[in-house]
Amino acid sequence: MSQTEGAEKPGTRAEMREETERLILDAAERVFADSGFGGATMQAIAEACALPKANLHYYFSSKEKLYRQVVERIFTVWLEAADSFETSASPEVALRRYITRKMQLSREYRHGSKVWANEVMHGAPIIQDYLEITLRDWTESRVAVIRRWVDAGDIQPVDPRWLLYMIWATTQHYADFAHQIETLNNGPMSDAQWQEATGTVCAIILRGIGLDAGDAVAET
Amino acid sequence: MSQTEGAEKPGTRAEMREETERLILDAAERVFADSGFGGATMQAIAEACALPKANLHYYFSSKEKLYRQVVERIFTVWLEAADSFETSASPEVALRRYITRKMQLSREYRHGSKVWANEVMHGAPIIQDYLEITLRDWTESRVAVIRRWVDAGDIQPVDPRWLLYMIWATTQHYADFAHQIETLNNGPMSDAQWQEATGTVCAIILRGIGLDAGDAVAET
DNA sequence: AAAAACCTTGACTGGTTGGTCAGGTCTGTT
DNA sequence: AACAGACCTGACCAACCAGTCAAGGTTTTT
Repeated sequence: MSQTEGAEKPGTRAEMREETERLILDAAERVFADSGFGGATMQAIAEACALPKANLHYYFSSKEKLYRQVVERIFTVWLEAADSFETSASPEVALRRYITRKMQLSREYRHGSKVWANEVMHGAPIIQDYLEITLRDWTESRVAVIRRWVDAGDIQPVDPRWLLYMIWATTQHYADFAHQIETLNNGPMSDAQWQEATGTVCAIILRGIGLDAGDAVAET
Repeated sequence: MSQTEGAEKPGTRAEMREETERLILDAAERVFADSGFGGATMQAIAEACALPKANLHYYFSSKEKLYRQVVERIFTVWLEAADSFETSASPEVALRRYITRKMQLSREYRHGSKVWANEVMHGAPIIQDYLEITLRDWTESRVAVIRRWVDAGDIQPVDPRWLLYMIWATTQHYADFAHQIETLNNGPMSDAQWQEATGTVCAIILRGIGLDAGDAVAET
């Protein structure tokens, strides 16, 4: 996300504000992921970004507002990432790319995924509107694509929704249950393990819907 | 779980105690699932089971003790349910049974699954010992079974762990993300939908590891 | 029937939390 | 240099929380 950030020059007023807001959001994301909305305290977030608590309230009027921004930010990343889904021609390539990208995101945005999972698990009290509008639209368009594949006989007949849920579940599991996986793994997953897991997920799902999984596990 | 419970007769002292404890545990499970550990309040749990707050502290000395019991109870159900895994001869039957059972549990113990997910997602601060001992042992024994299948050429070569994670993720998703699914579904899943989803999950995973998924989707 | 053990509960408390605010500092402009 | 507006923060507060407790009720035992 951040590309050039070695020695932070002062920058303009607006730039500094943005930077501070991002600093707070990053800290908040970590704390919310670790403790949930109710368990997280503004004090903890303040300490996580080495700012006085009152300062957070200067940038974000309330805990709930701050939380909402964190969730919104993640949601945006999710959606953008998932765009690679539609740009591909064949089901094989589209699905393989989508799954691979989602596995990447699980690794890179572990905290974000957790916050999202938390929010949805608790009934999406804060971002229900996102579920009902943005996510619904997005889902419907992907469902239509998959349905076309089914109708054309490209893949085995499945209700597209069960397939999508399966992809979401499997990939996000590696972020949301990272702690469990790491406990069973005696430590964080290595690069090779990530690659192997990604390959296995791709292979099982592709083969599972009647596509040739091939041996191209290492392909990106 | 409870088989004879129409008109509750007074029962013995111990029976009544047990019943009250279960009442509290059920309420706590719901509230913890809805709000997380930090977000849940003893007052809310008390209201959910129509008991004065002080009463909860008579049966469970602290909020954390109560929470631990809730998590332990779910964990036990998980493990017992998963026993059907080893008692079957062929991979097809074993996996189909296991997945089907796990889908059932996602439907019946939605709250429990959420509490477990929450706990693990936050780094298992309270039940880390369970992860490190009980779950690890259980997992290793199942991994051994799957590895034998692979070695015998019964299924495609996969690291058993990625397969297990995939099954856990996919099935538990229907409990943990029930709210999201129901939003996209415009309401709770029907019996037929549950059956279809279960069939699809079975089919994709079985076919995905090189087994004949057959048309036996409706079989139990 | 009386004693003992167990259960129930309203009222209370010490500590913590989200949020406020007045007064201060820094930065750019005139 | 003087002014304005954005930024920062220590100290504070009302609300709320987990947990306590003493007093009263109920059941079982003696």
